[in-house]
Amino acid sequence: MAVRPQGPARRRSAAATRQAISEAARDLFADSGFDAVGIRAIAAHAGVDAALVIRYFGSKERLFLEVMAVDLPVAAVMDGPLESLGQALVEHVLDLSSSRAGTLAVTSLSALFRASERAPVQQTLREIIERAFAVPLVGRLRGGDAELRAHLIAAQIGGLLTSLHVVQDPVLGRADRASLAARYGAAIQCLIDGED
Amino acid sequence: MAVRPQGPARRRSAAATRQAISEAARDLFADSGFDAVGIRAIAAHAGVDAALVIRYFGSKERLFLEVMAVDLPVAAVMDGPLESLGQALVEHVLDLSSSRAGTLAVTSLSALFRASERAPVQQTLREIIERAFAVPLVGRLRGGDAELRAHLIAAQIGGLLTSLHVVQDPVLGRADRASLAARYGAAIQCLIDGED
DNA sequence: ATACGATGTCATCACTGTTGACAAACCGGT
DNA sequence: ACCGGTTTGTCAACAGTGATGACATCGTAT
Repeated sequence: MAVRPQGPARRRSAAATRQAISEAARDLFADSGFDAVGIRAIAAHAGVDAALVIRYFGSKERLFLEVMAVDLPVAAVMDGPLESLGQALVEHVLDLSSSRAGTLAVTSLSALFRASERAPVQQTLREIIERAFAVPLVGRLRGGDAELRAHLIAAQIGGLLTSLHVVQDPVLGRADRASLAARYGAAIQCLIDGED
Repeated sequence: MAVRPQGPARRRSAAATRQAISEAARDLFADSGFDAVGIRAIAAHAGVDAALVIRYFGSKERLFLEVMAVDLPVAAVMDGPLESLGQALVEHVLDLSSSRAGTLAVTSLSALFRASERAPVQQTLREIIERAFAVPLVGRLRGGDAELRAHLIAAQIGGLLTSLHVVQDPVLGRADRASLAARYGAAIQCLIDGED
């Protein structure tokens, strides 16, 4: 977590400082959450005055939203074959932590989740669910209540994500990837298949 | 949300003030979460000096833990017949909000979830999962991976609870109780039945 | 060269959780 | 009834927070 080198005189570029703040905030928020990170810490890691953080982003909350609003990268697996989507989805979610982009998405989602007493954060989470689950699924699901089932699948994946990364359930942490994907994937498959 | 009447002279009873602080904290934390409630607000609602809050509970975090650590009241339904446990569990969870104790449990759990960047809060959540799901279920589930399946059921119920009360998914909010219980209950039933 | 807008710095505000020093009330022993 | 000690309550203060506004400095267009 490098601190921006601060020469004797300051170079001036709005875009550069904005980006420096953005990157520092992304790292710190993902590591420690919204409340544990102060704007002075963000400013220090960006090599910038604390007042600039507010000037460029309006408030700490808006900075948080702008920096943590990422999509859950599941679009690829959502287009796969329906009959094995449950297990594929769980495997994909389990593998998120092994890529850099996936880890960022997971930590961002955890941070968003924990900050969700704020209405704008709730709204952001709902939009993520809509884009990642409802949009790709409602057209594909056969049978009734497609929209409800898509959102229930989102709830179920959300439960897995929070158990793994928010609560950090040790039983889930110890379980091997195959059993986890088979068990939880079968449960999700129930919602995909519908059979009403 | 009544404020404790403060007479001209104060009567002295450690137990009474402790309880007043406890009740004020429970109400405020459940309403607004950990970070949004200050100890001065708690103290004011309890009719007490802010320093006493720290004196009696050590810190705001310990007060939060002591006050919000409630069990999810699902023991009764956990003893019901296994073959319809999935749906019964969902129905029970959906009905929580209609009882005073259930509402308190749900709001407390939400507050715990959102405060779960703190290690002691994580630990509390894990204990709640253990008592509410793992203990009653592992002995009853037939087939392999009983412990893993019990914790996955906990994850799934957690997903429903957070979608309903933390993210406040409007699709789930609009859905009628019967379809919700049927759909999500069937998915949980997959984990209960096992069939490996 | 001067003026202006963009960028950076600083002091300050009200608020937070927490602490320690002090005051007031109660209770037991003489 | 008085005293001493313990319990209970009060207050001021500290370092830290997010946020604001006044001021300084830079780059550049005229």
